[in-house]
Amino acid sequence: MKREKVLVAMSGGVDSSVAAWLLRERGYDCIGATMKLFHGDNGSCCSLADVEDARAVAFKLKMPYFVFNFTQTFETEVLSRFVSQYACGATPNPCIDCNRYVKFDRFLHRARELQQDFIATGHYARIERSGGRYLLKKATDASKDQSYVLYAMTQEQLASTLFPLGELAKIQTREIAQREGFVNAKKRDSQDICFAPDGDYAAAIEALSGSCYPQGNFVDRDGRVLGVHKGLIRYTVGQRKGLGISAAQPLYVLEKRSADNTIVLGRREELLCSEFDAADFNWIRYEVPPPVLRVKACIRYRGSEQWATVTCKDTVHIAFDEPQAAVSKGQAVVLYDGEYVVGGGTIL
RNA sequence: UGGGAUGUCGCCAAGUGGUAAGGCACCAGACUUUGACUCUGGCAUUCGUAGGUUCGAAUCCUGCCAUCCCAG
Repeated sequence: MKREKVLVAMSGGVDSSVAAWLLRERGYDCIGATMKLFHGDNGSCCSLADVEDARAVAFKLKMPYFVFNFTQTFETEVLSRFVSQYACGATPNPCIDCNRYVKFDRFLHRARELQQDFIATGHYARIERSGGRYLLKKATDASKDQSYVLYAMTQEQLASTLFPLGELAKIQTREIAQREGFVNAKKRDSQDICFAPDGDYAAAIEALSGSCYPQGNFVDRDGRVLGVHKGLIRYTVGQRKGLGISAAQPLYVLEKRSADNTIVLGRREELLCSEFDAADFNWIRYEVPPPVLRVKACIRYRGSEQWATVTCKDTVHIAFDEPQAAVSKGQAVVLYDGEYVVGGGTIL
């Protein structure tokens, strides 16, 4: 019987390395590949060191290994979106765009060109076939679940993707890497935006856009000036740290006003919001969503799910049972029905 | 220039003779493939300053300095 072929996305980290190992164990015919996403070597992914780690693991697993230069795609689909979203006062999630346009689009196309049957990544999530549809499901290890950042996957992408780590606990992943003697067994989990050295995303935006985002005023709800901010892009709704303003209560960013370059500050209670609209929705559970549905909604990565009533019209309207703090424009809202991702979209 | 008031951490602020609360801000760590939130820890050997009283003072006394208010 012909062995199925898989192109495994290997970042050089433990997760994708173990994913590759698992697939080989299961009898797949694997090729490993690292995506080079941006120039320079300062970020926290696809550096030369990462490429070497991935290459070492692929070699150990006797897999052919490639590096794909996706810098152009990453720039137009992730970096430019990231910059323009921030420029208009939103708070984008670049990881979601990267998954959507690079990992599960460009990378998948490359896999097809290479006559591969599937692609695989080290994400903690599960794909299940049910009722003629491919469903996205949370990982068994709830503490590592990454279904949130995968909500934009299409049926075609889900049909062609394998998540070997979906049933694994993170500890097991580490154990396998250790036991197999992978060079990255003890490598630290990635964090922060991969293309922003030291996590300084604002500096990255300025470097990418060549623009300067001017200072402006912090004001309260009544318009009284509270202080001076260092440029709109350096703040996000719900932010408390870094404002540098002393008050009786902690102050949070309530609103970013690009029109007059001011940032409205207020108390935590004032951040509460009980309903909002979302657009650019991707439905996984349904071909055509019902007009109204009761689900749990998650408005940030690793955030808590909250009961909500969702109404689908031109845009999708989400109304929480209980008001939630800091609903941020540009972030994703992902809807869950138990373990399953119903769909998701971008908060307006 | 008279009269009054006040000076405690970057900001606000407890403390009125017994050896510097707390909040905000800030810093560090944890958490985290986004931004955030959150959590934990740190943060005045010193109370405008110079003397004095006292076993002992931020707390009492005196001078000086600074700020604010009211008169003029």
